[in-house]
Amino acid sequence: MKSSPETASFFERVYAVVRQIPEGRVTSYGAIAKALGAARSARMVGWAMNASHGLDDVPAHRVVNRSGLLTGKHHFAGRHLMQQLLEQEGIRVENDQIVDFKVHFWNPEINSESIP
DNA sequence: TCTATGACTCCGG
DNA sequence: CCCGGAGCCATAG
Repeated sequence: MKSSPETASFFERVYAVVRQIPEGRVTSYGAIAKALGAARSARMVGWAMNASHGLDDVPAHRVVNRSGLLTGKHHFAGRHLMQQLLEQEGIRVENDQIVDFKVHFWNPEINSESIP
């Protein structure tokens, strides 16, 4: 049935936020965790992503660590699949790190798609 | 029920 | 400025 926020698992909450990430934008685990009200559960966000395999609606490649580093790229099928996906959306990645990360950063709390 | 894990983050030296 | 260690919390076994 339709899952209420209370019945929904922490993972589903994470998915809900990640799905809201606009194309060409990225965010960090901590920002998502904070948006969920669990700023200290950043690691859980990553864990949720690990379980998001198979969910095409969850662009896990748009989620990186606070430094803009593609820490989770190693979990993707291809070695550079995550980087390729980001580059396909117009995001430039160098050395597993997003260029102008703060510019492409998307705050789930603000939920704005405007680019500085 | 308890222990271990981890795609993070923060703080101190 | 760079590096290391501890804290944190939800899920799985």
